[in-house]
Amino acid sequence: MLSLKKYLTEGLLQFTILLSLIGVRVDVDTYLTSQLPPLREIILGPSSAYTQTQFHNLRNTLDGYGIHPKSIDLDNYFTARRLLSQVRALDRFQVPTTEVNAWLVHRDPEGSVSGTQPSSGLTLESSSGLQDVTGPDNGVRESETEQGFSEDLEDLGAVAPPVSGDLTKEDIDLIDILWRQDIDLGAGREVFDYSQRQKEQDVDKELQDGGEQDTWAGEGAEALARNLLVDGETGESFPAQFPADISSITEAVPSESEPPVLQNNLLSPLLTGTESPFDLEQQWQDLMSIMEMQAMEVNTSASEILYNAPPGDPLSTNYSLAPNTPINQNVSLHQASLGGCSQDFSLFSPEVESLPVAGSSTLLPLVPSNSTSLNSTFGSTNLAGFFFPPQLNGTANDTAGPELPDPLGGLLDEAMLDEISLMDLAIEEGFNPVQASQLEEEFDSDSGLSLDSSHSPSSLSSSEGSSSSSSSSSSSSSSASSSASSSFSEEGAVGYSSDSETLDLEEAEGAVGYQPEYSKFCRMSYQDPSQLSCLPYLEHVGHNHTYNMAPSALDSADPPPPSALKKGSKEKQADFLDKQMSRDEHRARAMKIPFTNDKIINLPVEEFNELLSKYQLSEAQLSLIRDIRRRGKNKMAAQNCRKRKLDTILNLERDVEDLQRDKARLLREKVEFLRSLRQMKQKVQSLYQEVFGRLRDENGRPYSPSQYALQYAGDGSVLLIPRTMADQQARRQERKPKDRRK
DNA sequence: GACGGCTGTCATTGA
DNA sequence: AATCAATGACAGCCG
Repeated sequence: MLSLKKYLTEGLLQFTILLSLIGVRVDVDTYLTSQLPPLREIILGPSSAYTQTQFHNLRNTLDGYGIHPKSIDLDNYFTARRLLSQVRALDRFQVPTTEVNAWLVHRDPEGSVSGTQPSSGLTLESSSGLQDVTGPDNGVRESETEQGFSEDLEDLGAVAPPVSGDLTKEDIDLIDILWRQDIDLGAGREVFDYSQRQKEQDVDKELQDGGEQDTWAGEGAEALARNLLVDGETGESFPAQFPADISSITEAVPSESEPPVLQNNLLSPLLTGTESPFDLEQQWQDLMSIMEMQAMEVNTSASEILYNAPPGDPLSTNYSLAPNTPINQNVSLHQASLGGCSQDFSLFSPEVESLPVAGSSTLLPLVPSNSTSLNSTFGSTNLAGFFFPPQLNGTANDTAGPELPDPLGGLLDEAMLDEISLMDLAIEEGFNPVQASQLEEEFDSDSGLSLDSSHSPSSLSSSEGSSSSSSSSSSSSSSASSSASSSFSEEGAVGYSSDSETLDLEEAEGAVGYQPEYSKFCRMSYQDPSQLSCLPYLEHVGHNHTYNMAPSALDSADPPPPSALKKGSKEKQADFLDKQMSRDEHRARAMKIPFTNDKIINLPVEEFNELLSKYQLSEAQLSLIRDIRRRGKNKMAAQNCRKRKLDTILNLERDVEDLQRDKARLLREKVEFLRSLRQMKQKVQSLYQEVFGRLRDENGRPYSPSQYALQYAGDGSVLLIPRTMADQQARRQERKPKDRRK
């Protein structure tokens, strides 16, 4: 238990120090007060401040998690904690909204918006670039859009300007490069798994404050005006590729009192092969996959997403999707007509074409023939409010028409963005332990933070061959050095012990032996140039503490100054050698101890006692011998201890570097996740737009997005409902999550 | 001579 | 109980 306590205590301390070094705030109290009573008890134990850190023991056993039986999974625990902290730390970057503006794309050179936005070249795609500059509330919209996007960027943690305290220049550069890069999103996205997305969404959720719901009311015109699509990667704007002419929609909006009817030919293909480079069915699959992946807890704070998500890049089809996602391709739109569609809409089942038209209902359920599939994907009832487009004003359609070859392109409205917010929120909810463990597994492999410092001795031992050769004097010491070196690397800190050295040394040394100790001392010194380069301060260490060394060792390892040799008198040389002797050696000589100090110190207990028994020694001699042995061992222990301290510092240094690398990597991943998410949103937007645009009433006219909206009901059906009703439900859905949070 | 760094030593603790 | 390793604290030495 004590070792466990020590491990935890010092491990937490080191961990905290590391995190603080890289700017991560750590609240230890939360750990102590968390649901870890054993941990707390261990850490706050009465003797924690006085316990020892068995670094050598840990070092010997931590490899492969083969640590003390009581300490099992401590590494996992710390790893998980560390990773979570890293991930959370990414969110703490504060990015001023005004700075975020630099990330927004302004698309139209003729637009007034572009003139007001800084041209940082950080071309984050944003719907703000698609604003209709003619809109009366354009300014408000712009700010909203940027606000919404800024949230993404804030939580991204990567867009902080250099003035932001938490972001290093390295981070800024990294993000800058990432944003500037024209990365192939398709290739990158496929590797993004659900857990990663959820992680990002979990982060996003913190930044969403549902206070924006009301702001988008009546702003549908701008949404409709967003008929340019922005490339998800480059930020380029281009006309949305939609097959039909949007201009007819505004003319054919049925009155709300008139029950809308969806014809069974609603499901005619929305897109032709040439006009739509992406498969609508595939997009539905994508959407459903996303929905299914998420434990959908949804609130309807959708407006920010509405403007967050730029019109999609329909060309981008490389999204990571659950391959096993059940896709319902048999969606029928009961009671609705889809005029003018000559071909089957492949998304929906042909069987719906035979469905009768029911014209008396104000709700136009788009019931999938396999409702369970939809249920599985859109699952919860709180989805209902997310496909309610906000009220649109019809003027937006006018602006949409010319720029979109697709007649439905102009219908890109807030409703789509509602869906996006739905996705957003659903994703946010789901950062579960599974993903945490996945993260742990992922980062465990390459994380530099570990209390196991075993790599340090091994790395040091690699340099010992050269270092020891320069300082060793005798063949015995050389062999001792090599043998000790191997034990040093293999045994970790325990390798500091010198039992293996003593056997050879016994024969080779005179009465004043400290050579094995000296060889160890050399090993423990950073005499390797590479080591010294890492420790420049050690290069200046020129102490001559060899007074306790054997003369033979001194001759070669540290020859006396030339002046002394010139004098050459035996007396002076004897004085010099005397000066090199340690106090204990002097004492031993004075007491006529019949064997070397080296033997006294390094012999195993049995041999030592045997040696003592061979001689008739006085009490004073015995006492001195014991003192010499004690001091000698303690001296080595002190050297080992100091060496360990130094190793610990160096390892911490390395760990900090590793953590910084991890941090940068996580930041990169976060950028990519957000980008992927944005593209998903765009996709959903496009899908909604296309499906809605294909709907026709009994007169063959399209429904007005300002009056109707698609809604996914709790039972999995898709309904076309009046927008007023949709708004009511949306508001209801807004309250539920808020109440729950209370 | 002050100072910082290194080293040895002592006392203590825990294994 | 003896032994040993580890470590904080202190002192001495050296540059």
